[in-house]
Amino acid sequence: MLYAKVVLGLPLEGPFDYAVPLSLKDNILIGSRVWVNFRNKKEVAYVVGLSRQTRIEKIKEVSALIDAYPVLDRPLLLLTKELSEYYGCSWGEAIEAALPDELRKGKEIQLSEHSSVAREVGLAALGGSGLPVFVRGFYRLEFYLTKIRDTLAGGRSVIVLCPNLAAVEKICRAIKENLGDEPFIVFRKQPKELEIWGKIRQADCCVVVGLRSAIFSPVNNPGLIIIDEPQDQVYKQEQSPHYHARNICLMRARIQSAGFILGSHSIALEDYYLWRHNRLVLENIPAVKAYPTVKIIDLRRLPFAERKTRPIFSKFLLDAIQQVLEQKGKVLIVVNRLGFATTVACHNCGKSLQCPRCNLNLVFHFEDGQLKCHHCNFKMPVPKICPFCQAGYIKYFGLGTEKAMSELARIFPAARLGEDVVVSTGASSAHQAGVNFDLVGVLGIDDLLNRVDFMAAEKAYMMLSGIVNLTCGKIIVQSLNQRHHCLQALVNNDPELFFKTELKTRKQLKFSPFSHLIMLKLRGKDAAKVKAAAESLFDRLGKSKTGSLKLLWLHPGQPPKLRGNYYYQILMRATKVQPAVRFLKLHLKEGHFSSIIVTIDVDPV
DNA sequence: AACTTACTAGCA
DNA sequence: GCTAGTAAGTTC
Repeated sequence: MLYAKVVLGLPLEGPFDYAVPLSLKDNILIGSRVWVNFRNKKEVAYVVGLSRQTRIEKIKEVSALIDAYPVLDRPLLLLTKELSEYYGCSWGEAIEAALPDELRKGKEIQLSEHSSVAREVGLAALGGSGLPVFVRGFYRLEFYLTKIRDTLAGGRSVIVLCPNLAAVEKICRAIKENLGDEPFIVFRKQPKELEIWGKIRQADCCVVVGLRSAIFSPVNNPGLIIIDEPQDQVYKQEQSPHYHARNICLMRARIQSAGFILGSHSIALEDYYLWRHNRLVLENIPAVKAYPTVKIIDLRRLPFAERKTRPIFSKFLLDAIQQVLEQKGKVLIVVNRLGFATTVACHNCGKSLQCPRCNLNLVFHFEDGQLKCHHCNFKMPVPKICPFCQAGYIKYFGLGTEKAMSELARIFPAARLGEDVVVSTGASSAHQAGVNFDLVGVLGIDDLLNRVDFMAAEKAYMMLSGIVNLTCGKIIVQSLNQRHHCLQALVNNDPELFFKTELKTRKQLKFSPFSHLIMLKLRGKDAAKVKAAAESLFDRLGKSKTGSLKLLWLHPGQPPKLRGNYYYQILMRATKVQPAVRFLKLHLKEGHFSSIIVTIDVDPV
């Protein structure tokens, strides 16, 4: 008798054993999709093992085999297994994260036999060392193309991940024009998702270009994986399982002995750290243009008249804009996008108001006009006078693109908005408008720097480094934090300064890359119950032997209420993710609360 | 997650 | 003693 071990797309570990009927015994394979009767419901299940024996007494039979050939090959099964162990979901959930919607729902797909078994041997090492390669520079496309060409010549496939569709199209065009290959475009919920999936599965050797989910493409024998702008937050999946595509790239490259290339205008802190410890190779693509002049306008040292009215644009920036417009030049204004909350600071001394308990910046909430701490329940009304210097008025540091545009229209009525002057939220969206700006003005960078987020400075630095490529002229940044290492590194074109300073504080505070954060998210319909459950779980975790797991804090979700559910979060720190996740899974299985759902988010962004 | 079973507090 | 409501257990 043959038994199939299957997993389902539910938050259940399994695997569950089903007897294989004689009629299926020759065709059922590891990686096959089957229909099973699970708890009296017909469900799609994935075969992850076959065995001659079982411990289960009351066993059911596999109802039917869905496809003639397995939808998942061994490397993809391994990859999803590893994903589930790192991100704390079930194997089945990880498998479903890797498959198109229609396949998860049980739609049949015509497949033929695949030569992958034969190909899994004889892997040629690409790029020599086998280490990931970080390509730093604005003109890195050429580098990608060369590596893609080499990989295809060796008979192996390529996967390229981009943060958005514009970048996907750009790379596809370049591949078509330079290599003559027609890449497959992959992203979730596109009209022909399943059809394209099938074609990729059947292809001997191909190029796939797509968004986050493209890392799971069923390509045969991938020899190269490229992720462009890996620092972009879109690579982190917001819904469970909360995987980060960069990390999945790393896993897949290792499993399939493929080369791994990361590319961006500037290197992320984590990759810098890896490079410094010889775990990554850094490849610099020299800039063809000169580094722009960067000027920081210290908003605390403006002339008195200007300080009093506190306009969005400083006189200095306005003069510079005026000058460029007179010479028929192009101006870009970058305004950090703002949500509902904004920070509050003293206009005289520049200090932002902080929570007395957590020493974290307080955030202004429009709904009730109060300052709140996002890490505890502290809140207070906005003081009229600065509690630090007793002299300055407290100001709201919040402006959006719209406010900036209306101000520009008022001050420069003759300028054509969107042509002479472009207002944008960041480098990537400004990129479409062109690369040659004579002047870039950056507003609201303090909002980014003051974020309640240990990655705030890094995100700000990445954003600013992206802007550097958009101009050969001048960059003017208005800020209250002139001496911040992020801004000083930008002025002096000295990334090392930023990374060294940042790594020092990260090390002190034991943040990434020195440890990992793990967030437990509790949700439920009853606010009081969610709170009680979160507090009790926090207590219990605190009492148990948690090994390398350190409890940091407990606070309401952000936002605390979403779509009728109330949220609470528990933040923890761990040196090793897998053991911590294993411990948490075990712990959550025992004593959990009815009508409360707990999810694990590893490395939240 | 979804569903079944066991158990406890409130009530005539 | 009965039942509504919920805590706990199970899914091959």
